[in-house]
Amino acid sequence: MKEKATSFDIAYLAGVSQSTVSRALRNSPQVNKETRDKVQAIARQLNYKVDKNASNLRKQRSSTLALLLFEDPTTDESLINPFFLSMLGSITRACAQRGQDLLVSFQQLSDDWHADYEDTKKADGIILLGYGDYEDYEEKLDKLLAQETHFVCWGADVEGHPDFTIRSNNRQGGRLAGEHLLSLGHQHFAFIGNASAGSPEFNQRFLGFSDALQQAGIRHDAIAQFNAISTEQAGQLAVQNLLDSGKAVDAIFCASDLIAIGVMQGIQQRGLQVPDDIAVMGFDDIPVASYTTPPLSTIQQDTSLAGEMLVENLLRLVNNQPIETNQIEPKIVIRTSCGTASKG
Amino acid sequence: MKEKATSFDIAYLAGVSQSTVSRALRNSPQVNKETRDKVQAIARQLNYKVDKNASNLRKQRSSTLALLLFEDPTTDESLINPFFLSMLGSITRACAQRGQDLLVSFQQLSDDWHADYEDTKKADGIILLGYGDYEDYEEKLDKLLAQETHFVCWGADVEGHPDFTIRSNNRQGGRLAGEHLLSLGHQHFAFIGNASAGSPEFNQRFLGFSDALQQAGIRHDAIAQFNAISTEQAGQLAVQNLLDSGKAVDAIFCASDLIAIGVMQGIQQRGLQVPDDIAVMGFDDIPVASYTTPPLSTIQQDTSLAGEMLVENLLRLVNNQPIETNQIEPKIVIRTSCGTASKG
DNA sequence: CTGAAAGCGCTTACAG
DNA sequence: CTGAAAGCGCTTACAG
Repeated sequence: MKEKATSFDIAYLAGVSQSTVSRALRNSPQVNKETRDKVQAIARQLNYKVDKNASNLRKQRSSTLALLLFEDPTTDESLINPFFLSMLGSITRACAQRGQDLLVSFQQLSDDWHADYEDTKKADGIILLGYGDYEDYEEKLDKLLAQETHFVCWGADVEGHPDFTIRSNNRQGGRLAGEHLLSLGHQHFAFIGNASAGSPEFNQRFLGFSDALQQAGIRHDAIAQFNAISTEQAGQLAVQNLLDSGKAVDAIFCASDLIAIGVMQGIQQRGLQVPDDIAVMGFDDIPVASYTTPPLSTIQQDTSLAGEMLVENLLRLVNNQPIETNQIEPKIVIRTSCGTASKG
Repeated sequence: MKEKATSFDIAYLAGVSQSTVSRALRNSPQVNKETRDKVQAIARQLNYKVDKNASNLRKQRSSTLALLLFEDPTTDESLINPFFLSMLGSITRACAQRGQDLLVSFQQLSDDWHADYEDTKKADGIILLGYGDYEDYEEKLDKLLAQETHFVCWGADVEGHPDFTIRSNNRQGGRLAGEHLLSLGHQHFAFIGNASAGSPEFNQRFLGFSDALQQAGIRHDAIAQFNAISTEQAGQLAVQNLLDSGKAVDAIFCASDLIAIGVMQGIQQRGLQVPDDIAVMGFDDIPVASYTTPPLSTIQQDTSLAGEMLVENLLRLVNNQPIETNQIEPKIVIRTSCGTASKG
């Protein structure tokens, strides 16, 4: 096996033309079954593999998708958000199932992050994943749109956003959290996480949370809110501020599990108990969530479905087909961080 | 920007030949600076990007590396070992730094897992990552070797293994764990993790552990050993067996953090305390390790360095250069799961 | 320093 | 059902 075999080698051995080899290899129905079998047998024997560069060049298609993970530059670059990691797993699987290769790249928001994947013909489309500040990257999305790049983006359901955004029903997730906390008898609530236009996903979660509490007669401005990006450190800091503020709190809904983990640590450092003194609820259901002390009750985003949907929809875009669904429904996962029995 | 510009378009606009455009774009020193600047300016203006399929086809090089993550089929397929996830992060970064693209794929051991990446010219080389049973995939490695595929593999330092294996000094890591546990005054030791030829990495850790204990006069066969693959469940099960066995134990060294987490849970379920009743030590230092209760003391493998080394060495292989180093040194990370003060 | 030409290995009209 | 031919968009000897 010194030199790699080409379709011409097979043609020669099979006594047919190279065109026929090409057709036979792709199981074209217009080639005689006998010829086809013969060609395929020889190909197997030669351990022949189609040269993707050549076929992509000719077809002007790469059967490759690019995944761009961009992270908030403020986070420690060695630590990737576990939620995205799960996504990566499911995206990889979804691609494999559809015969697509997956090019992966991490980018800081500051970089020329669309990275020319489609321009260079390395990928047919791009999947964008990131928890950056929405306002920062909106402009980049517009640019991609202007360039007619095929892409989908995991993100928030902000208005004016076209089909390319796939997301959780964050507002509904927030509602679920609020209802659960309410059902457990908690009365004084806080939300920890950014709640601005720059973080529409977090904001939606906050709004949903507020929806639920409103049903119970709790006004939106009665909910203490402290900003935090999606890191443990930010959560820890925010809860310290909350505790220092002297506000009465017995239940905190955190915009992400990472925040929730920091919040629980912050609470425990003050000598308070979770959930006895303060209940803590997360969002995402990252793998760590079940290992914390106490195990974290949280709102699960089905990353497996999300990955499928991202890949599926991107492929539709690439093929000029309409997109069908672009939202997944969150589910509550009850562990013990919010308490179990009803409180007085 | 209807049609993508080609080098011919630029040539036309610049009034030079297409060959010159190609050279200018790659900063060839043999083209006049003026010409070069002019060509590059036009290229930028046209938002021109080299078609990778064409250039790869011509160069017979892809500037792409493939990462194959193969997992033990017995593990839950939705959960990827966090250690590998960290590796993935550092490999991605290392590739980006060297201008390489990264194709990612997860495979079950059962699949035709080398997946023809190099055969199809999609990648110049392959990085193999996995915690499968070594004996199962040894044959596949041999096949790759026979096909003269360029690849490196994160794995064990078993004898007869050529350069393509990059690994931690697992034995040294085991020693570190043993010395630490000894220094804390523990006396009755157990090792939880597979200790057979199929898991050479775990086995090396066990051996190193045993080395250290031997220094203190503890015989190898005085160490209780229970098998476990690298999952929480396996760890939990194994420690139950250990506890049921009635053997005296006050310190357990686990072959991986995942196992250690399960072990701590198993211990706590019996109403025993970590580290007061039994100290627990892990291996890997995955992100969760600092979140467990108590935070896990463990042996850290520098995934950042490991990723670098994997990429660097693969590139050397691709370019027929000799490999320099293929081992990283582990480091102990002391948290609280082994106790802090010396025991009576 | 620049250009004309060949060719990387395919796929796909076109013709039969 | 099959073949001859063109061409995808580059890079790189070769010649000047």
